[in-house]
Amino acid sequence: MPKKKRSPQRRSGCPLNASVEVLGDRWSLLIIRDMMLRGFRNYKEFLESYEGIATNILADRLRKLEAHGIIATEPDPSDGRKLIYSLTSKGIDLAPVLAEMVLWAAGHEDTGNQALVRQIRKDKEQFLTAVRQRWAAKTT
Amino acid sequence: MPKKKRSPQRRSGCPLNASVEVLGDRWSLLIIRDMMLRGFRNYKEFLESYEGIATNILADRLRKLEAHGIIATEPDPSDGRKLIYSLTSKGIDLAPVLAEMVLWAAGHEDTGNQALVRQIRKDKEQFLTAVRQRWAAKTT
DNA sequence: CATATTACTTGTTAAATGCAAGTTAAAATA
DNA sequence: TATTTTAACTTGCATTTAACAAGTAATATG
Repeated sequence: MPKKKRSPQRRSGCPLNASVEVLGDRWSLLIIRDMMLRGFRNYKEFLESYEGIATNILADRLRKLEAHGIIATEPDPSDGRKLIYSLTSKGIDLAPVLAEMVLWAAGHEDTGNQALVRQIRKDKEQFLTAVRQRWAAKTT
Repeated sequence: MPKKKRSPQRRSGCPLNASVEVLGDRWSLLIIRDMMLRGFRNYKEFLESYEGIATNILADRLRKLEAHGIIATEPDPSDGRKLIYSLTSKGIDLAPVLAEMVLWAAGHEDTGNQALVRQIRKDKEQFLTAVRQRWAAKTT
């Protein structure tokens, strides 16, 4: 069962507010996207991602995401300089949120990556299953 | 058919990034929640909402949400001082995003409003239908 | 007419973000 | 083995955004 951390300085107990406090900034969800959909697993990959996050902001967001239990960190056994970042089950559970945000933007804003949009539209459940399986394969 | 505005200064064409650029801050989704779930329709109600938004930030977010076509503004015929804010169909289409964010936080964070969570869990589609109908009733 | 209400704006201060450069440890290369 | 590269950061500083407090203009109410 998932452990739920009590957060004393929450603005309110509303679950939407909790999500906003954890994810409501300009970078966190993009990092999660890169892990979930592109399989990124280390610092340099995130840094080079298209939107261009600054290195201090990336370090800060990775720290916060780990503190919230959304990602986990482990040393790379094949390279002592690298760390491997991975999504926890709490992080993988964000797949439906990402999926709905993608569908909303694809329907109302001018966006690209139609392949992804089509995949999600075709069958949402199947998309979620694919994400989970993809992740399970990587971590085993 | 919805009109899709071209945004020249987007960081990328990724639809998730588009959503993050429009909604990725600490207040926008809470304002939308207040309209969608609590039926708030004017400035003072938003201001008095539990999380305590500052008045200049509220004015700024309402302006931006309107510019993005998520909400609409009209004068209140019964009181010349008031404006009535309402969700557009683009705004109502955010219901699935909000629903998934509520479910995620309810499952992984320490939150309240279990009535809402139960309602969404019970039947997601029914929840969405209820939101849409509730809104249609108000605007007609 | 006096007071109150609504939807704001205008300072000012504090915090978050962005940019450039520097640091440390490990790995690859000459 | 000495030197160079690479990875994952940190540090310092400028800029942008958010928060807090106070004020204002246009109604409305008593």
